[in-house]
Amino acid sequence: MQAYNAIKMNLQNTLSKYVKEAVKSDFNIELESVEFQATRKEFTGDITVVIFPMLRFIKGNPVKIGEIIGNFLVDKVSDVKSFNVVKGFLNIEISDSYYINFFNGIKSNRTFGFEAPKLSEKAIMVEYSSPNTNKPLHLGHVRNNLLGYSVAEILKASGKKVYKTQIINDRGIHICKSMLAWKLYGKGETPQSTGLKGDKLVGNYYVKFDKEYKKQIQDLVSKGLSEEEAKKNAPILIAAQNMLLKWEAGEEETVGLWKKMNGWVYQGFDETYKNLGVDFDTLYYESNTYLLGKEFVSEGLKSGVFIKEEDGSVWCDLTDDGLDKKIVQRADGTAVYMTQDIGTAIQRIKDFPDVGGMVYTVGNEQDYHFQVLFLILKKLGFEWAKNLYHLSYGMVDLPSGKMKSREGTVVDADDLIDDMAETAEEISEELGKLDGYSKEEKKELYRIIGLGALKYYVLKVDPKKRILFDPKESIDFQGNTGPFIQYTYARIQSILRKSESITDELNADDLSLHSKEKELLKQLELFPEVIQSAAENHSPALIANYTYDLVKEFNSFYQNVSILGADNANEKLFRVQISNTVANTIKNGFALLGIQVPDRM
RNA sequence: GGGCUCUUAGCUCAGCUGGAUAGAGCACCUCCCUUCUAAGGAGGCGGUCGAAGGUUCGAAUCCUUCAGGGCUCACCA
Repeated sequence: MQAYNAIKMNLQNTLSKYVKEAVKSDFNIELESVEFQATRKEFTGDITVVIFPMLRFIKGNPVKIGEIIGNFLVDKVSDVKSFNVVKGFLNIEISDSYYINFFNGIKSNRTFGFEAPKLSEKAIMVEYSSPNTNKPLHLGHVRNNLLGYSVAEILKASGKKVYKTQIINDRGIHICKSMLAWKLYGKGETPQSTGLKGDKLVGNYYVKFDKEYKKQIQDLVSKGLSEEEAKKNAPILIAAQNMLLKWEAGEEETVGLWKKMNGWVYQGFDETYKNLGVDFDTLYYESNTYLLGKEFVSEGLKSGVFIKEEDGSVWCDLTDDGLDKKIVQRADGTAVYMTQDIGTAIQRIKDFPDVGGMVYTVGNEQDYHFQVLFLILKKLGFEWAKNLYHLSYGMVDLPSGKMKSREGTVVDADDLIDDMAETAEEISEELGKLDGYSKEEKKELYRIIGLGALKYYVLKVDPKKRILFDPKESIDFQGNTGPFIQYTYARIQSILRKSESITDELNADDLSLHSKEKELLKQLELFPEVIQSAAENHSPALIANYTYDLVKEFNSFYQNVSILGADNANEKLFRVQISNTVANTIKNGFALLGIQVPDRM
């Protein structure tokens, strides 16, 4: 990586320097900067200098100016082979030896593009998942988890130390609802007795509660109550509210049930996370952090950041910042969502003093909440508050509309993963290329492919855009998809199995680059920049689209250039080595998306 | 109503700090499996980049206004 950047930066810097020099000597003008861009494929050349911006300073014909600069560059820079000028574009052709040198610099570097962690820099904590403990994970969580995990990996690759974490929403009325329903109708059922995953079992009772609640509302309405009254007075709801009071009072039986049922849910979550391939370095529970939040509400009151109303509620006035007044503590002294989040943020920095910033992976319905949270933390005077980022993403909608977990109209994460593997199996069996694989090996492979399809599908789109997910049409395995890229990787592995050593030394003087090889090398050259850019923008989509472009480039190469049947041994070695490097880059790129690549498929 | 955000081919999406004739995939049509895996490749069809103004040598990209979709403005989380 370092080697690569040195070459690349040197070339661009060198060119920039000589362009400036050319302009100075011929026009006696000092240019501040030179604009470069990749040469479009329909023109010959590798890198293009845009002349137009110079016209502000230099009066004259852009073509002539381009020619003067071009001649100067050919003369002074050894890597510049030739040039041509089209309108205001100076297209520069770079020598093959530049590319071959570049390739020799990266071909044995298995982590090309990845930056080693810089010890001088502060760590980043990435939060994702934040589930409620009353229902299983669904498609919305899948997007959240994949995004958060991927961004964490990308940040790591860009040279940051990263902690992955989640906040578990383990308290509140919604938890009591499934607890109550289990108590009323559960007959002592457990995951063991039913064979259900713990989170599924608990989720069923959450749905059960809602059904019963609706029934009771109906009953009350038929007895003459208004709908509003009925909603407030349904016995089951009142029972749930009572349960919450008991929980907050620490009543033994309730807390015991809470612990038991949450335990079931955590086991279920762990299984789903494992299947999804995501992990965490540390966990936070809301039941543990809201008290610290309240502490800092008091601090904020002292320092004047917050104001107490007559009724005892505490507010933060953000109207000067163009926002509203926001409540941070209820009149009865209890914590609200904001209180907890303040506490959690502070707790994390206390626990991990090397953390200098945080990324919150949370849906875009909470954009405003995070705007407020970050501002409040700044007002409270925390240095790290300026390095907080809300990784906001769009909803995953179904054609039928929003997913509603209360009504059970969700795409369940576990089911989805299984379905994807099944589809992968169907397609794969049809193609029948896996003779000689054992049942277990095949099963694992279908899982990898199915997950690859799902993950790529979700990650290739810009996080902030909403996704419309049609379960019936499911996900494609052709075109711009995960399996397409995995397939290319598998094909390269096949080539490598059939070729001899790829570690031999190239005789570089003897090579001249095929245009397809050059395109591939150009694409490879971009990888480190793409990682940095993806890290800055918190966007796995950049990695996905880059990898796709690389694969398209390779497929075109593969189709047009004979690899194993090259003209001479040196040429063949070179092509095999390029293929190997492409495969490695695919693998590394996909690792950043949390997608595995199979050796055969 | 205020704030935020999205709108690019029939569908799903790319398009980096403004740059050359706006790109892929799916679908539809033509070709290419005796040759390294055809889940592939080559080509065709398909666009007033939501609309209108503005800035600029140059706008899908920046600014303004408007239209349509989404989210949000709770002593819910």
